[in-house]
Amino acid sequence: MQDDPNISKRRDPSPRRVTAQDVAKEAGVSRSAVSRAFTPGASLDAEKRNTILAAAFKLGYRPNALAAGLSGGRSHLVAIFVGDMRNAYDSEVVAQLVGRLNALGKWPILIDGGGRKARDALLGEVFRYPLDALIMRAGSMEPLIAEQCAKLNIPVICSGRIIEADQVDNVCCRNLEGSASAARLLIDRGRHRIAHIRGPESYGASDEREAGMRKALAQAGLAPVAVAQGTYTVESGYQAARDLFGRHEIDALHCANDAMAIGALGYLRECGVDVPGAVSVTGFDDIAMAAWPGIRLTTVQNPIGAAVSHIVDLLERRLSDPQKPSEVAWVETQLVLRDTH
Amino acid sequence: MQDDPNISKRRDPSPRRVTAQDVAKEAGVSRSAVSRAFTPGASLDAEKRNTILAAAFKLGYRPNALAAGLSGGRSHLVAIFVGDMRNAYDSEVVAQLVGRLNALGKWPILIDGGGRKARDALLGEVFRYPLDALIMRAGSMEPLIAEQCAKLNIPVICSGRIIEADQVDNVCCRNLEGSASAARLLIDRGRHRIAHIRGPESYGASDEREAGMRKALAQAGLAPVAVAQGTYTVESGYQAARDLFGRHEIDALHCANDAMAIGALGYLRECGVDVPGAVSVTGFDDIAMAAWPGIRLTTVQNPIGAAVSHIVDLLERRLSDPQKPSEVAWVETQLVLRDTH
DNA sequence: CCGGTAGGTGAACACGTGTGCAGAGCGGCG
DNA sequence: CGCCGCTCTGCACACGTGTTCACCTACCGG
Repeated sequence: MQDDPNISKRRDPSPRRVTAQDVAKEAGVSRSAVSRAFTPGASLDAEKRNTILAAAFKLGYRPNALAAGLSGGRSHLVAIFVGDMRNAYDSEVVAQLVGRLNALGKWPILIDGGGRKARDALLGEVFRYPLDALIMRAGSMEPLIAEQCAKLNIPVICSGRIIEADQVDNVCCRNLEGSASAARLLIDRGRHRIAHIRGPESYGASDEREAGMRKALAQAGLAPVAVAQGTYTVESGYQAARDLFGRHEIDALHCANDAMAIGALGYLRECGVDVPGAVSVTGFDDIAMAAWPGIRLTTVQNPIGAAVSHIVDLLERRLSDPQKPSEVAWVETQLVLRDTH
Repeated sequence: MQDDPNISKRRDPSPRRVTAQDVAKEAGVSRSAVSRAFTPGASLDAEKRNTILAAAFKLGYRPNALAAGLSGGRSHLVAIFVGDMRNAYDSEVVAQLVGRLNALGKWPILIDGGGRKARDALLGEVFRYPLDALIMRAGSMEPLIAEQCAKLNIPVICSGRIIEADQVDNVCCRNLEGSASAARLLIDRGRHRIAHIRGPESYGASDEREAGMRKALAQAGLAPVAVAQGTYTVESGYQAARDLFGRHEIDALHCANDAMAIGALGYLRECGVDVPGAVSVTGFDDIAMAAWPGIRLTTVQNPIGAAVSHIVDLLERRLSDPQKPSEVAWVETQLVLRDTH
């Protein structure tokens, strides 16, 4: 009587994962039957299925998703590439996106593009996984990545910048119109000496938001008193406000995002400037902090829920029909009136 | 002469991914050679390796990580389970963790435990992937999950709550000492009517932070004037402050996290209360917003960088020695003095 | 010149799953 | 009874990789 090889393996320091074969042996059926027991549409005797499921539960078996994804099926892995996770807006998008993808049975692999140098290497590595799709939160991202995805046959959904290419769908916010509506609000409040803090040049949204503001001013026969440039961070908004108010007479300030507006607001409060009595301040995005007591920023809502819904919708449609033509889903903005205008 | 089956496949609506076999044919070598060309230690003629790499680049080939992970090797997938991504502290932890894991060649799969009902189902599904590890940001998470991981032989690294089990390492903050130091600061400033906003009961940290505060007060012969309960959100801090200050005479308020402190601060400023002249406010965590101009919250730093470093360190050590005994890495707090004490 | 060694190379296998295919059993109908 | 069709089931293959094993060549020392 020989030793059962299973026993010796049981003593292995790193025990194998339970496989369908193990369940088959436990339940006294073929391995195929086990596979079918976990496949909804398969034809299998009901009683046998119950026996198998019981054995599987007892052993703690779960079908190996890697092996399943290997042959034919999808991997259900979706990469989310985000420019900078420290950005509050991007962070909220990711938070919502993760929840929605989870509910859809997709598993988001997160990649932080913060360190620019490692970016290409990172993507090269993650492309070793057969991803169902890549979701790009693209501020300053080059279309080169989309090109690489096309070569690998990975659909791309891009938000924050429009990339025109096959298998690339886009979600984009009405930056120009949104910014214009904020500027018109300031003009309606009787402001005439309006300044702007814009974002860095590498972001397409920066240009659009500045253009929208200039357009609305021009329609009222005005021009911005001054335009400073920030980096979409609170600190940069603080600095830019100090520069602007030190050198110009200003009665209203429109910022390209909420973070910079909050920074500017902080500076003005430190100086004892009455907001909105003496100076109006508006932002863009409507991040969660804009509604906080003590801030209550009047801003242009760039609705995250809508953007995420569009992304998920485009993803589903693209997966069900990989050959469908590219689309651009627009996200409409809306003024949110709080206490700073 | 028959049709080349490859040509008909080329016309397939969803073209296959490029495989090592394709590269082998292109370079005129065996498939094994291709595999070796991508394996650092393998013995392969240098010239041949170059030929293969060139062919691989031309075809856009990347080794399929799923197939590689299937046989023996690690999958390099790490799940991050986070209680609630909308929480600013958790969100910052995730942001830093993602960057560190990426640099390590690990790919974080994010799971948002926000919706409590779907939680178990979610985990059941993600465990179909042979994860290298599970990182749990556990506020109110049951140890049941760790048990499940043990069954599947997946190491767990838990932060925010200590779980004693094999293959589970913990990272934990000195909640009691940190909270006590904040309370002592308030006492040193001459405050005697001190209140507290604590977190929900399901979080272990809530109890520890309240206990630390009570202990420091007791050592000075004091007791809290009142203790309210919030949910770690800004809004709940605002509400709790309104309740407390409506019913009690209070000259200092210590909150179990920064978000609630910011909410309370907002309420006090709305009421025109002088902070820190009439009332001192302290928080816990030192999230990014605590340093924002216009907030400048005095708080107990719960250093995210240190926690993340511990997590990554424990992960690496656990992977290199799966049998090593469990550990608890402690994160030390530090008072950050700003403008609200 | 011969044996030994070292390094290069291809065939074959393992990994764990889903599924096509063919066969088996069985009930219904002519 | 014979045939058809339906459901259930097991075998075998495909998926793409890393790795082991045996084999071959070239080189070097004796």
